[in-house]
Amino acid sequence: MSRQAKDQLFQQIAQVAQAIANPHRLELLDLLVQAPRSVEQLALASAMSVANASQHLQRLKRAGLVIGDRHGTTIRYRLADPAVARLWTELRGVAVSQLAEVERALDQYRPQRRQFPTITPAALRAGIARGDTLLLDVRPAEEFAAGHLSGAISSPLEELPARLDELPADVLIVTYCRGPLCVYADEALEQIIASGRRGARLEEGIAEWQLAGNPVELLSA
Amino acid sequence: MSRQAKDQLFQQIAQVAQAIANPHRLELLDLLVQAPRSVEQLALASAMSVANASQHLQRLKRAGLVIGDRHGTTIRYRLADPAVARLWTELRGVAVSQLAEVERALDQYRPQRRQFPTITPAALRAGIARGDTLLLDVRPAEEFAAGHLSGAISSPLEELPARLDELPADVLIVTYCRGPLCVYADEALEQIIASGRRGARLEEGIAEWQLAGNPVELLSA
DNA sequence: AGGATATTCAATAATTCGATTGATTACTGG
DNA sequence: CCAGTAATCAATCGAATTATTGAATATCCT
Repeated sequence: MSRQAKDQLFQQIAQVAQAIANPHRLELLDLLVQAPRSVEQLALASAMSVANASQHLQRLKRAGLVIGDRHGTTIRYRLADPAVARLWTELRGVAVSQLAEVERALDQYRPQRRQFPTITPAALRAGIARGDTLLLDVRPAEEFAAGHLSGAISSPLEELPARLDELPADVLIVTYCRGPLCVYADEALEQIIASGRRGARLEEGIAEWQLAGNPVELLSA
Repeated sequence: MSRQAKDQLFQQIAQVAQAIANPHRLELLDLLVQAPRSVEQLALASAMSVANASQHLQRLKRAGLVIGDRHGTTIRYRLADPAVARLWTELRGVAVSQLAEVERALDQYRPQRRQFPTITPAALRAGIARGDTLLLDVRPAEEFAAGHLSGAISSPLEELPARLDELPADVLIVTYCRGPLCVYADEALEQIIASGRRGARLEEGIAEWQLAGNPVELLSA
């Protein structure tokens, strides 16, 4: 029979799985979901040496998960397809829901995640429609520019202290960032609540938001 | 910073990815998507030794992807969660769409896949509603019993030659099986078309069908 | 053209993975 | 309680993966 052909088929698919079966490469993908970046930026953000990051990126490229475009002297890596973001989101979802150890690791990484109120996408949309809710994107400005939730205002975490006074006091301020594995929104929320305002966190990042069929905007608002 | 906690988090998630980063384990998952099975059945269906299949199953179990229930002397493995089927489907989709090598391997394994007409879920539903389309599930009877497309009739590939005469000649006969990596529906279609009937293949299996929000039935019809 | 910068390549050593074999454990049925 | 079957465990060896280091390319800018 064609056991040979079958083995080869599964072998090929497994190579894609092997490409994502490494913590560093997952972190690279997690960054690239937010915005394209150069090798150096990626290495810095993920605390890897440039050579190491480069090799991992090439592994991802060979598996068809990312694409590198040359822009002058730098190479800008980006996801090869939105399906890659879905794959990463699905993998993370399975890991978080099926393994208690991941929950524990997440508690370690986001110690405040159970202290602050969260809000669902549906409740958020309703609040924005009513006009009594403000949606803050606290990621770095480049990531906001590369795509953000429709209706969000950019306020990178570093600039938030300076802008805190400008925020209205009579609305619910919802923060979001890269997604459930990101601490930015928690840290922003801490400042917002400390300032006496009402706040909540949206767990979803841009990938999860889009996956659920919600609108996304490009460029700055 | 909490680079340590972050590393641990990605490390944990990568372990789930490592669990699916092996061709044999992918084949086991592909089988389990269709129906629960014993270790021996899985070993037989995937051409592995029992000891080897057992070890791979335990790896999947440790990653929270499958669950083994004891039924007397045998242990019946099943998917831990429908999200696992989604993860496998998403991985396969990325592999097929991003890597030309996978396309070629698929052509090797399903040489007839471009020769026969295919049908979309939407067209299939319309045809069934009109009453001029018959949907045949050509998988083994146990898999049909564990869950099948709503409205399908079971006719395992082995029994099809004997039943071919009973099939009506004036309707479109649509075959489906485990999904895009399965040859059963192709082989059934070959017989059906050779008998002078009109036929088409549905590429979707039960997992893809369900993922698209379509109804599924349990037990036999 | 030539220096500077970003990225990749090549080689190495430590670790992990995977198939096989034979022994062991868990349960059923008599 | 004992024989028989299903599944797992343990130990082994060969193969694959990974981080690190230093060298090699490719492109830009003057």
